[in-house]
Amino acid sequence: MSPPAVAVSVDLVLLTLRSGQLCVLLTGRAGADVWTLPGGFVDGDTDLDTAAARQLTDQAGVTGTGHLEQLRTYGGPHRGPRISGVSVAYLALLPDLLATVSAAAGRVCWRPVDELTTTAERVLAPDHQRIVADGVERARAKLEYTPLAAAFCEDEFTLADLRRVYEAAWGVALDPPNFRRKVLSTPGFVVPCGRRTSPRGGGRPAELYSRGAATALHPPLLRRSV
Amino acid sequence: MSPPAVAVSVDLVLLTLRSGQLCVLLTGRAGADVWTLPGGFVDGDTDLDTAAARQLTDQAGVTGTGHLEQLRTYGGPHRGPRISGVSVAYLALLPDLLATVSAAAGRVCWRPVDELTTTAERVLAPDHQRIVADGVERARAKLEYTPLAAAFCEDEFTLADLRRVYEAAWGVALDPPNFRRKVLSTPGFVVPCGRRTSPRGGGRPAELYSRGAATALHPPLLRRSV
DNA sequence: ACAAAAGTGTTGTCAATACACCCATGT
DNA sequence: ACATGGGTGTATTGACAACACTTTTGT
Repeated sequence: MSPPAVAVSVDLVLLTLRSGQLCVLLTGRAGADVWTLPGGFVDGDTDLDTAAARQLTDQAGVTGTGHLEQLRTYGGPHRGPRISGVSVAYLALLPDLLATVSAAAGRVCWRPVDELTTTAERVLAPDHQRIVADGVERARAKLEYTPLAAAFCEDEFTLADLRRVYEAAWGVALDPPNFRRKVLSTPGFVVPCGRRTSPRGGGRPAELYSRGAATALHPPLLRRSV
Repeated sequence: MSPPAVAVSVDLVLLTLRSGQLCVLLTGRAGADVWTLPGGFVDGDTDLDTAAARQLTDQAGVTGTGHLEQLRTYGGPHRGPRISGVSVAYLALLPDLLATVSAAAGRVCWRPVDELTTTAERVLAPDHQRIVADGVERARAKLEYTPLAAAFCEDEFTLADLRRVYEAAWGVALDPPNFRRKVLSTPGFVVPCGRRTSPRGGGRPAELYSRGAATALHPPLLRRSV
């Protein structure tokens, strides 16, 4: 008996920070009214991580570096009563710089994730809405115990930039001195560049840092509320 | 153009605690020399969680309650140069009681996970070995910030039982008084039954607890070493 | 030009808390 | 022998004050 043949797609949840808001990239097919996550079908002979990276450049038009990890796999007739198959979702965290790269094909737009989850307006198909929610929750959780917040920043960033990532993602205000102490006392989180920002709009120039080598934060940077 | 047809299987990493060691369930097909993870093919019309739960009872013979969650999806020609397809791995955490249930079909055995990862002997196919390693790592990590350690225990358990789960999974010794304080001060982790164990082999009878309603631990129970 | 004010980043202090380690007691 | 309760010193954290550096504003 041969195994059942299933259609497998890879879908991407691309998150970035735009003007202090966590945003997700949506693609709109020409003529259609509904927005979808970028993605496409894959065959069984390609590594999934490779396929996802390819979708990132082809479908979303992102070229530079960033974080990409598998999120979750959704199966069954989730996209509607007729359409079945398996969807392997990936989560990408990008700085705004990369996010501005134009898409290779079709229209794209960035939507604040709060809009999608709170509003009654249906911008996204229900299954894609759930995938986005899962991706956002994963990102929020991973900020606690990994240095992935730096993936939202440029290659060189200030501690205030990094702090604003946490504040936007968690929706809380963090004490700058305490945040600074915590980050600098966590080995491998950031490494100082030895330079400072050219002043942007007043205030003391901040020191510049780049991403460290750590893959996990010990101890973690816990959010107070659940 | 129609999407490529792919074979999709659901594979299970069943973990339990047997005599102080973290063990994984392997199945051996009759006649074959190699052990594999329990699993089977799925079609595109069934919810993956449902399919995994069915595999749990059919393939592994587990009937009672326990924890089951999706682990990760592996794609490409990972099982060998010829065999391709997508494998959706699930992670199950079970008490030893359920683990003793005989499999419905074929031979099964429990192997300590340390044996599989450290020994040079090849008990498992390389891809399945990686899936087990990922599952063990997920379990170890989740013990920190979720009450899932209780999933390894019976419905009623002592704090020493719970502590031994952490000690076996992490390979460290924990201070009983500190562990007790930490668990009891975490709301929703365990709820006291008001009874005590009948003394087993000397020593003061311990109080019995059952699983609480919490889904996450705040603050987490961190392991010291990385 | 100069001084004052406001904005931003950095350094320092202190109390509350959490934790590791150890001792004592009950069964 | 083991579970439980308590105590103490150290490390981490949260709240807040003080300082440093820059731009903007007012006279």
